[in-house]
Amino acid sequence: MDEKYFPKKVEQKWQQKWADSGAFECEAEGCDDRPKFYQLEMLPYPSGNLHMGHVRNYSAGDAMAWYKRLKGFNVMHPIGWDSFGQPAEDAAVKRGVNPREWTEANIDVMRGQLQRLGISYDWRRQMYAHRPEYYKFDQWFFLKMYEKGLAYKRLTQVNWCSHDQATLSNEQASGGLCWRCGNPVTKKDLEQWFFKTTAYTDQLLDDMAEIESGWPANVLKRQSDWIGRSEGAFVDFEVKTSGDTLFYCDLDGGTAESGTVRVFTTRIDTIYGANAVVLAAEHPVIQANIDHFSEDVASKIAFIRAENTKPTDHEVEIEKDGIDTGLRAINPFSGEELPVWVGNYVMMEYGTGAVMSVPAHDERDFEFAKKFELPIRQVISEPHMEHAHHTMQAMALEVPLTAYGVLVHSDYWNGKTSENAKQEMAAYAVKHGFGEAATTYRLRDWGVSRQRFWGSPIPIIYCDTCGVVPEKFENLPVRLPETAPFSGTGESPLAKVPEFVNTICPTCEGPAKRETDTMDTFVDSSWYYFRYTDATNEVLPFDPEIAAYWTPVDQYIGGDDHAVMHLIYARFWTKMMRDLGLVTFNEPFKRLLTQGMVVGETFFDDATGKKIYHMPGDVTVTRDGKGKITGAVGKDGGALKYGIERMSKSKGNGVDPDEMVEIYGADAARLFIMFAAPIENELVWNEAGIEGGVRFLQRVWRQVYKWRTAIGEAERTPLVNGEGVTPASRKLRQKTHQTIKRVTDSFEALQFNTPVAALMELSNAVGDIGVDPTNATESDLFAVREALTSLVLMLTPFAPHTAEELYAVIIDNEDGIVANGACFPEYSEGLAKADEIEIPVQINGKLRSRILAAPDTADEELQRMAFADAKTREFTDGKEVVKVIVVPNRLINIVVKG
RNA sequence: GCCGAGGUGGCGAAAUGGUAUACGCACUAGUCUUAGGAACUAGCGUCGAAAGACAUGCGAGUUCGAGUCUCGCCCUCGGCACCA
Repeated sequence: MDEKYFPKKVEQKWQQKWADSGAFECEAEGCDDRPKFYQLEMLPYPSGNLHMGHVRNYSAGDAMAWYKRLKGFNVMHPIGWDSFGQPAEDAAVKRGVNPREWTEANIDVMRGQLQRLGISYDWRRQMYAHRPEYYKFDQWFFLKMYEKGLAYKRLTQVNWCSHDQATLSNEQASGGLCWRCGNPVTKKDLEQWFFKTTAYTDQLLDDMAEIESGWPANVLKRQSDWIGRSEGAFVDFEVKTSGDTLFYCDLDGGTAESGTVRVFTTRIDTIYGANAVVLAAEHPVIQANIDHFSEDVASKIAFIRAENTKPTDHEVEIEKDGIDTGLRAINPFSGEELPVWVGNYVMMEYGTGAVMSVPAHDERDFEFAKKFELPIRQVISEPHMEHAHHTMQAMALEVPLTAYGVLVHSDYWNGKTSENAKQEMAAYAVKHGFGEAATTYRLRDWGVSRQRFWGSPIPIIYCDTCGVVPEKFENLPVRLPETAPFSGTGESPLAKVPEFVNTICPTCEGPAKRETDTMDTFVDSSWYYFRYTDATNEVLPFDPEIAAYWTPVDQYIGGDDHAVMHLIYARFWTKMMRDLGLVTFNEPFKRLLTQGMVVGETFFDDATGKKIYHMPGDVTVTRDGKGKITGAVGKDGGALKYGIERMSKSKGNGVDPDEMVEIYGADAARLFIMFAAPIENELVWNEAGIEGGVRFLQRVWRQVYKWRTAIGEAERTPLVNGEGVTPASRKLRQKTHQTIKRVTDSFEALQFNTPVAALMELSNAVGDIGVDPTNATESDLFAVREALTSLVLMLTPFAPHTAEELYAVIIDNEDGIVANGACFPEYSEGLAKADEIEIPVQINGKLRSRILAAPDTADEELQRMAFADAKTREFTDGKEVVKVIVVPNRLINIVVKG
């Protein structure tokens, strides 16, 4: 053993040993009775380099994997590559490189980085999204879904990012900005393939109950908001002109011969307060009658439609706008004739694209009515105001009353509660044929077509004779050609590769053309974690029997930014696979941990509307007393804006993990990133702190070095109570066992910062023992040996290389922890218990003194001791003791008066 | 605007309703050393000579006792954004 800690040497040695022995390779078959544990982290996109966010994610995952391994689980801990996607294609467009070569090279770099970090992966299980062996099964699933009617094609307006030249899903275009480049999204008409996620909406929502205990509440909340189930009713309003001709409107297949407009409402109980029916500008009724409208109306509709295709700027609230079309609708409950408006606040994509406007009880309708001076009629009353409302028309509402209440001015329904009225009125509508109870969702089907080269080809063939024909299973994979002309324009580059496009129809064997769009890359990440279980299967995505052993995933760890998209798709995919008979459960991830971002300071100039980042080295920064930035000036002397943003190379605030490993070692970097903050917090990277990590490892190293010989020769069985047990050794053993308990509890609670602190305390306690190897008694040596062995073993999840080396030294056996099958230490409740507890004495709730007592001392005895304490007496003498509260083993509070 | 999370030393942070500030960083003084950006020792919330007082965003409340529970504000961060 070297006297000094040389991280690089230790890390290389153990990485080699692990690789040689296949230390982290796991099997489902033939293994013992150990329980399985599937530890999964979100797979990286191979962009070229790891960033500190990856280091945080994979360090946490590895800590968990090691902990479970040492706890006797058969652990599977895999990694793979989300290697299809835009950056590879961008590189091809901009720099003429081959996306495949670019991707493979990046993977090599990043794999090397992960190996230098020493993450304990079973490397044999790697999956690569861009390799035919993997994407073959993206296509396999596509065909299976096509068979089941879960994959279909339709003409649609897609979100289009003109910067990335790509189609985006609604999720990816959330907020009107491209999720990848942040540029505004526009609309474009295209034929697109969809997966029918909506076939599973209720399950996606209801099965959350199964994972409620293992997932962060905010993630579930965001998913259910995203799915957006809302229960209400459809109500059909008959529509006519201001004259008496009914307009014909072809809705939902067009069997309706009468002109009706179906609205969706969650508040059918407010229908007597409707003052108008408001339609989206894109509504079919508007479309059907577009030629009949006056010029004013037509131009307003055209204007609103044009506005709707513009990207939304969420900073600015859009002003309500609309116009009375001249059409009239009949309220089926009251028979009242209402104007039909077009309103810019009604969205065609949600519900039916039509609403009944009830200004008294809806904020948007209220605002709309105020602006256009439409009547506002209150039909819901607070229960205690009911009587008053029966006798007067309440026109003077200052704010809409959106809460439930009691119906007023609603004929037959007066006096009913909102809850009852909702049910009864929906039933009434059914009975009279003008409506029904209904549930609508915000979630829509998943558009998977991308006009891209670097993705999995959609296995569909277009034949002039047979139409749309799926490729045969035996012809999979539909291989991507080596390369394609990358123009960076909207059409898929595959369309310009004749040998790809031109093919033979699987049905009639006549000439046919292939679909040239590729699949969204979220397809790959929806099922990769099943592929790990059986990574080389050539026939099926995976063998259901093998997957049945490993899945569901026991612990998933990844960025909180995937809370909605990836995690909903993966859940959808699992349910789809269940229905294909591949798996038997509903939910793929039993427990989910979302880590916070690693962020750093950025400096930029956004005068041009786009942020131009400056490297921190080129920026002169001024700070206040608290270290907060007060100003920043660039190289050219111009003032810069500053912020704290997610670390990345392009923003100039990235820290290179390789550099960290080179300077401090992988173990120190990993230990520190776990210690610095709770895993779910955002972490502002601070370089200075990592030295504390190294110092700690050095300290432990020196302690083992110092004691190695003495404890190697020490007695291995503890001295029994009393005889020869020194107080120092007793105290150290106590600390050791308390620490084991703390660390174990922390891991079970998925806390990674507090156990590191506990280990530091234990190391400090070893340093404080007060004896050295020359004068230590047998009892001391036993305690030190136990403390150091436990410390080193518990350090393994954070600093595995150092732990292996130190453990090998302690047990004097070169094989170390894994090879010897060492286990996580177990604590003894009895040893963890203190001999003597310091019990605070409070007088009127204020701390005044402390007394020492044996654990579990009787209340009366503790009271007696407290009153015997001189310091306590100072505060109690001459005063009336009103009450004494004794909390066993914790505290005494004496309440006095006067 | 709505929903959610959170405000504790100079900083990252810790605390089953029971000794607030563990652990680390930074800082200060000292020891050792040719040297120290190493190691070790001591100190480190504020005020105060001390006793002690005051301190967990602000204000109330419950309790013998509140960082923790309740109510009302303020601020920060995140999500959603006309979802009928």
